[in-house]
Amino acid sequence: VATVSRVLNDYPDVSPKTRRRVQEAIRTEGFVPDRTARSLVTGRSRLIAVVLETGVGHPDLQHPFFQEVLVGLKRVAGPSAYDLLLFSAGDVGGGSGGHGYLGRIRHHRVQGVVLMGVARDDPQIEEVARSGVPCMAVDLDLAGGRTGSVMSDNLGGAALAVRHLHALGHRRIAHIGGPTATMPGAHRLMGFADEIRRLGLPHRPEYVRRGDFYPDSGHRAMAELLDLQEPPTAVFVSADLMAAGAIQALADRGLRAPDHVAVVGFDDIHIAPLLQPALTTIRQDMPGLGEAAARALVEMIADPAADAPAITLPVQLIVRESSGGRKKGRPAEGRRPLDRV
Amino acid sequence: VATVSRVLNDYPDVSPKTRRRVQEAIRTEGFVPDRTARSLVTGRSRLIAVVLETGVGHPDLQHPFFQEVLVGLKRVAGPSAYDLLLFSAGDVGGGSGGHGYLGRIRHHRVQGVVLMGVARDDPQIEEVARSGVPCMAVDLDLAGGRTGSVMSDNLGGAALAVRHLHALGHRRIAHIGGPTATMPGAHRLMGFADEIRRLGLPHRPEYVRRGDFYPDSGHRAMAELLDLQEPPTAVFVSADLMAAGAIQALADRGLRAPDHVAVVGFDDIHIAPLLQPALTTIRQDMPGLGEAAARALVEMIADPAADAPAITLPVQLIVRESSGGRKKGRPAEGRRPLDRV
DNA sequence: TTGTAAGCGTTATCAG
DNA sequence: CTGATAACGCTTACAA
Repeated sequence: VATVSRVLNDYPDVSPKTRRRVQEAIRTEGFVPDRTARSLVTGRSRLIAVVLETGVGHPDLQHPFFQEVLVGLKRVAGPSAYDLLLFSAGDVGGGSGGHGYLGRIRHHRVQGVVLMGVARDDPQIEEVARSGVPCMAVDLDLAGGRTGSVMSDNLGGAALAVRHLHALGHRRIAHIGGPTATMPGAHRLMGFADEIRRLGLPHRPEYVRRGDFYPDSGHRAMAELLDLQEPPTAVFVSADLMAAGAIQALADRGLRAPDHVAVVGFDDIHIAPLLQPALTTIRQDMPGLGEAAARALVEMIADPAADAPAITLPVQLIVRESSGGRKKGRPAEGRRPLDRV
Repeated sequence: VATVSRVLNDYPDVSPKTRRRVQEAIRTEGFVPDRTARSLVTGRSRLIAVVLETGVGHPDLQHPFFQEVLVGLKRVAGPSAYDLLLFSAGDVGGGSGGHGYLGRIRHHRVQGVVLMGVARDDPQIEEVARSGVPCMAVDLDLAGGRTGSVMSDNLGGAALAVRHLHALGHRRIAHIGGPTATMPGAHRLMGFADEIRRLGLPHRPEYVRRGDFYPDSGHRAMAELLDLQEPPTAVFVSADLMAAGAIQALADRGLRAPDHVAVVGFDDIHIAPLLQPALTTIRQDMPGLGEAAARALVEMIADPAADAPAITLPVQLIVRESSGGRKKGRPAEGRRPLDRV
């Protein structure tokens, strides 16, 4: 039994002959080592937990962003021999262990944690971040010895969007933002405001609206902007989904982007090029965020001395039709190739 | 130690006084029971595995459908005290246990498995389906003692779409389908063909195109249809994402749904009402599929005698603009409320 | 190079 | 009702 273990773990001190015999036996018997027993003795579970609130009021997994990040996580975790443990909502009393996130993390002997779609001041999350278990927060500026973060260059992206609109001649530029309680919401607003100032444009509070990253809020916000005495000629919207809602609000009044109001989104979700008009947006590398988070975790797990990185990924302006920055009718370009998946 | 275990598992044979003392100690010590040790002895892991190929050639998690199903799974698994184990791609040698899916299932002592986005003739999947571990396949007609399935009424949905178009006066109705190797692809095509026949319309092979459920293929297929000598006046598209591509193909030629070609999709993904024109579609209850699968698994796990159900969920025609079945300009209706999440 | 034996943290089976 | 004690299937000294 000890020898089998040695073969399984590729220890050197096994004679080639025995090794073969053991491997043969494993094959014919269809033996599968039991992770449960193994991790009981080693303390390692090869599990990375993904904490992601899904539920009423937190429809986060619903947002394409999280889905894409998950793809990236999976892509890196697998080859590193980790599996992903998706925690169901934290509030559920019956949840595994009947505890909060930290309890469940210990319960499963989780070795690394990805935090997303959660509030940064949630006491449960703070507890996890301080627990000493390697953590990577996505779009959340948690920090600490073993807690790092990944996010896109939201400030830079917002500036990019504003400069693009400014370069096209717009001077009345508005912003539809996300919740300022979230990092992306706050940073994109900040980037917008900074760039407006830098360009010497007046600060107009009525040009700043707040949504929730989902379509309906974009629709509402755009309607409010259109109702202003002096509506903006361009809008930087903090998420493509909200931009889609905003464009719909225009259509409701018989208006159209970019002819009446130029629109720039953020994310570059898959359907962005399929909207009418095709959406100009700031592309962030969503799977890349997931990959970076997973890589950082794998590294932190391997090296207990490694401290947690704070990673910022670059973004990119993708010019399509909704901003008026490109002529209509070359729809093939700017469409993301499918095999990118 | 035995008494603590009894308290933890709510055994009756503990004096109230001792019980309180133990609970108090658990609290002050911050004790968390170790699942690993527990499942070593009980054989139960409280883990449901989700097998979902994500990778080049299988960009499935990428499709909104799977994301929504996952939401449903999470919603039911959590309260039943199960956590979800997301398997990373199967081909990876380094994966947990270094084995195929079944190996990893045993490795983690997984108690139930959700199969989706996989090929039904994948030998690995067949192995899992025959293993005796409770399985539920989503959109896959696997069956067997412990293997059941959930899917939407794809046949009925397709018929619904065709009847809707027929009722609007269309006689030249085409179909852009998904891969016939997939259950939804095959059934929606079948439903289409059957209904065409039932209505006494001629069978025109050139009116049946095949895509891959993603936008580009819809775009290509629509372009081909438009190039026909006698193009169709209406198209039933097997997925909203493809329908979005198809609508784009129309726009490329200065055409528009429903004026030139009426379009009906399938799925009712979140952005369906935000497309221009808002997409008429067959709504399937995607989170509902996940919930049903999870519920079935929980039940099968609890009762070893229970056999696996084959569940079909109803679908619903959602009339918006792209089919011409409704007047434009009432955009508020047909939009899915956000709190449905 | 191989086998033996002591845990890992639970639950389940016994006596007390 | 409660406390020992033997598994559970593995890894890891330590002996042989």
